Amino acid sequence: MELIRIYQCLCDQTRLRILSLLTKGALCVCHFQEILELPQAKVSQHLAYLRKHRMVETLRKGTWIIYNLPSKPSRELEANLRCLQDCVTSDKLFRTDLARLAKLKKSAAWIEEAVGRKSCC
Amino acid sequence: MELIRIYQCLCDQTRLRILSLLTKGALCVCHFQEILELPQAKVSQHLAYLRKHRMVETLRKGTWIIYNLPSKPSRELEANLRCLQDCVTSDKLFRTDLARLAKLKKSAAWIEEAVGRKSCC
DNA sequence: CGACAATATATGCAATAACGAATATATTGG
DNA sequence: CCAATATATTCGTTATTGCATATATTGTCG
Repeated sequence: MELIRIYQCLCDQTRLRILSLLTKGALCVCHFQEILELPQAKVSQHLAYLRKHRMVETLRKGTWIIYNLPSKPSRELEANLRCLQDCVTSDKLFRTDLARLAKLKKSAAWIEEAVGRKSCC
Repeated sequence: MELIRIYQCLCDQTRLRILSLLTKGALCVCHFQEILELPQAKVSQHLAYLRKHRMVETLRKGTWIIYNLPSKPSRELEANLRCLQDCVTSDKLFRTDLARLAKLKKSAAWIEEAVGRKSCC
């Protein structure tokens, strides 16, 4: 059942944080590492989980890999992502993540213009 | 985190079915057994899980126990239950459950008037 | 090609979850 | 008190998850 797969992806804190960030746009792995302050393997494992469950799509740009939400989300997924976006506002951890993301986006050249640059983060 | 607890409750098919039914109103255990066609222990175990995670409240009426959604749900819970109610419409299993529930409600005297009766189901 | 950077995967382990079968508890009616 | 009914809990098993550590893969640049 589609719905179960969605909730299974949502029921872990790290994955929730990742998905919350992705609702603001595409990100590459190093961004997650930087914002979440988690070990590389842990981030990568959860991204793999999300990929396996078709909750994210990937795109390679040279040596780094960009993650994004599905371009054609199911009705259920769309509804739940909207719900998630609404819910995360009440939790400090998510707010901190999003604040860090905003800062990152402002201070650094961003993905869209990053193609051709050497490093992502 | 409140949100995680919610999603952990939602990520199992049996629990989803139970919660979907509860969005239509209070039910007692035997109703779940009848509608879901699952073994007593399984239903009871999942109800215990939901209770432990404060996703349901219980009320004893004589020999049977009535389950309901929290009377004062958090913002997150409310949002997710609304989302769930929206999502279940696209799945056959949930629709069957809800149809059975409607039939049950029509054919039998119902909980509200059931106080004082001998049997619930 | 070789070194390096970014990312992914493998492995082992502890914790948790799901389930069926059996057993326990609580309430009611006689 | 006893039997019956409704529901909960316990136990043993198997599967899954989350994590850390270590290792592998892939692409870039010199």
